[in-house]
Amino acid sequence: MIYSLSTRLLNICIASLCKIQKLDRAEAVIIDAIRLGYIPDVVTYNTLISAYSRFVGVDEAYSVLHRMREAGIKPDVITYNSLIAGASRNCQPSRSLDLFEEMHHNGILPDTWSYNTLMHCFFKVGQPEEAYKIFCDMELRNITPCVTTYNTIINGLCKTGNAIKALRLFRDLKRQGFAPSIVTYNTLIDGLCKSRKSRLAGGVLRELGKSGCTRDLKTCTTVMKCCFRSGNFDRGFEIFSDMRKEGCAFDSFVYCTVISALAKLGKIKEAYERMEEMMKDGVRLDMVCYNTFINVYCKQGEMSLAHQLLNEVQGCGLQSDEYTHAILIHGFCKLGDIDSAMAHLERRPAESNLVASNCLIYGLFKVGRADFALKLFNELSIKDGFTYTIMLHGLCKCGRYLAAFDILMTCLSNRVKISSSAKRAVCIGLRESGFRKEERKLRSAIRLARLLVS
DNA sequence: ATAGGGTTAG
Repeated sequence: MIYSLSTRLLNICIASLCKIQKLDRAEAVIIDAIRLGYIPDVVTYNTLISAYSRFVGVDEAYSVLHRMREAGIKPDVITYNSLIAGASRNCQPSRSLDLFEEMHHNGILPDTWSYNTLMHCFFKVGQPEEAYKIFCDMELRNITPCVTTYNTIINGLCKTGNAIKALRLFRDLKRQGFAPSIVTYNTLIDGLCKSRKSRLAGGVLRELGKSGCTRDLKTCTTVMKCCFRSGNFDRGFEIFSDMRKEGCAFDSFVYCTVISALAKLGKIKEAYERMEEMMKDGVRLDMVCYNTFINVYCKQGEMSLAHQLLNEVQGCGLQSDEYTHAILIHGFCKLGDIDSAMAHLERRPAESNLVASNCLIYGLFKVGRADFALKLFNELSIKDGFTYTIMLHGLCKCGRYLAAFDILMTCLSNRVKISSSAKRAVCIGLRESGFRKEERKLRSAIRLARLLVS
């Protein structure tokens, strides 16, 4: 009784240290506690292993497993599930599978959680077939799937570009008596919105209203974001103010969604107000928040404020990411300060940041350095619809309509998505400079592409 | 111990 009480105390202490990410300290406490006669148990170590795998890395978490064994405590299914979750977070499916094997080897049977996590990992790295195999294995071994299992599959399908299949699965499951949770609805609505199936998403949203589930903050964020994405800004802001009326406590997701929308519309003053409000609410700022703020400053052309914030980020132990750099480079390009943009890009490999490269191409055209833009374009090993759209606009701007024509024809035959304004610019340019034959060819190619796509 | 929402380029 005394032992179990002290173990529980120890576990509470370890859990709080893990929560504030003082992991070295937590382990030191365990060692001291043992010396003082406390007896750690599997929960003590599982807490630590879970925290290491979440905040540090799987290797570090795995080394705790060794020390756990040395202390005479046997790992259980939760120990391994934490490690598998860590490997999954790092997109290491083979590592997850190894852990799965090792678990089997040690006589620990994987449970629903283990399988769910493993499936999630395969979806995350874009291997839905492998995830499906895991699901079959699960059935074979009589491990009963749960709501999370299906939510993982629905999410996985959405994230691998199969939102319609996800919806079909959802319908099938419901027919079989599956009770969706709010997570199921949120996942599906978000997936459909991102695949530009907002009408279907609206249908699922109405279905949620009729179900026994209650919508939550994530539902609202998802729907609001969906409105902004489809250009329905008024409706998006309306959802935000409705949430406020209902007395919702906003988190960083809500604020970042709204602030970005305001920044996109150039409503900088309102963006600042929301930023202030966010700070007043005491929302903890992560890298996404800082990126959102830096973007607001960049939109305003306040590059020194943007940089100041970047320095602040490094001061609080956060790591700037590819978003940060793309935002800053775009900021410089908008101002026509191509040198600063280049200098910034040089510190980061261009190949690994397609958005930044796209911005730079845009910036080069903007200052009239079309040949340099073409050189950069040709050097890119990966290009996307944005790259081509920016190129087309740039080439039209400096009157190189035939070059634009060639690129656009290639895009059409390769089904690369090009903005309609870029297509229009090329057609008009060709016509006005007398390239009638090319214009005709292009227009019929555009018509044909439209027919084939839909 | 697993699943869902937020940040960049035309």
